[in-house]
Amino acid sequence: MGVTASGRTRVLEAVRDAARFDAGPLDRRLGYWLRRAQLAVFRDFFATFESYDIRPAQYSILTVIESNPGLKQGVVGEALGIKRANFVAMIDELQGRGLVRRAPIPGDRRSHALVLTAEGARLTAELHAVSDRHEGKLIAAIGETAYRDLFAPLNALARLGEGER
Amino acid sequence: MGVTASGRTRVLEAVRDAARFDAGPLDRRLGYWLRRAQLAVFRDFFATFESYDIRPAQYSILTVIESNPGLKQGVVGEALGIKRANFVAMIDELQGRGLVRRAPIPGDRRSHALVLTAEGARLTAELHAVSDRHEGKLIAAIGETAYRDLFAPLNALARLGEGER
DNA sequence: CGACAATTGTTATGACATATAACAATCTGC
DNA sequence: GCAGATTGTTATATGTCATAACAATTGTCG
Repeated sequence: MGVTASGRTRVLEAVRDAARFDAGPLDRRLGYWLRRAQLAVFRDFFATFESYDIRPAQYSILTVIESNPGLKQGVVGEALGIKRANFVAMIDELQGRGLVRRAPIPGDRRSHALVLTAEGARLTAELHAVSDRHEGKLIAAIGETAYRDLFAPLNALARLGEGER
Repeated sequence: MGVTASGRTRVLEAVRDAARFDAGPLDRRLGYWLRRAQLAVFRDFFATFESYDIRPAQYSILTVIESNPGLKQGVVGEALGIKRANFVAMIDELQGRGLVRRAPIPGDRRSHALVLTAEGARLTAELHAVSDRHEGKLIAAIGETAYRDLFAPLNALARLGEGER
């Protein structure tokens, strides 16, 4: 417990030049930097999409429905890692804004098939362009090579706990 | 309304093999994969630290204080990107658990210097070992090379909006 | 010195995201 | 036809992030 012995002096030293900061073991903790990077990227997302009132999750939902029209609500949610209980309100809002429609599925009256409305399809196409601008800022920040090489490891990390299900 | 014209057929097709799923443009959206990866990594963090009742933010706070004893409360929070309003309750809890102490700073009765208690120092050392196990699982998932190469770009991304302050 | 501005910690509050439990309607398998 | 699974839904709790306002204290400057 060397800390206790020299505690007082070390405190005073640190207070004196509080400007200096040592991340310590933290700068080799992947989760920490993933979190910091994700927050910063989302902040840029919000800034870029400001005039559209679209959050990241909403953009991802619209994109998945666009690429997979008619998927059951639960499947879309699961694909995005969103619990179905939380997914309901999200679809409610997109439907309320006239972007998404819950269509009946012949043969299963429990489920809903999600499809984009005409307006939803138009907006989603526009959002892709906006998203490209956002992505461009990320590339500018880290370089094309690093950008390209990020996807594979992030993908692998995202599948971490997949065995346990 | 081109969507309406072919809408019905496409819906039925998609419903038929709902198992298939196309991420579409989403798999080239860095923010999406950052988020997914971060959530999965945090889930593993929670699993690994289960018996300690320690969240990622708490571990980061303890680590920063350990590496920089005596830093003012606001400085520690800012270093971790935590707004000082939100930081208060976090320190309250760590203090309540006897891990952190708010020490007076001579010459400034507004500020508090944060230091680990003996118990806090002991626990933090133990947490580093646990964190190493956690980190080992991440390395196992993506390989040492990819792991090592992740830090630089994540660091750069985390500094994205830094010019605007 | 004394008014005024800036800093620091704090409280209160709101918007979101995430998680679980319980329920009704519906479907499936036997 | 009945028991159990599936699907969407509601309700609820917790955690994270953000902003505004305030009191105490400190710094600035005429």
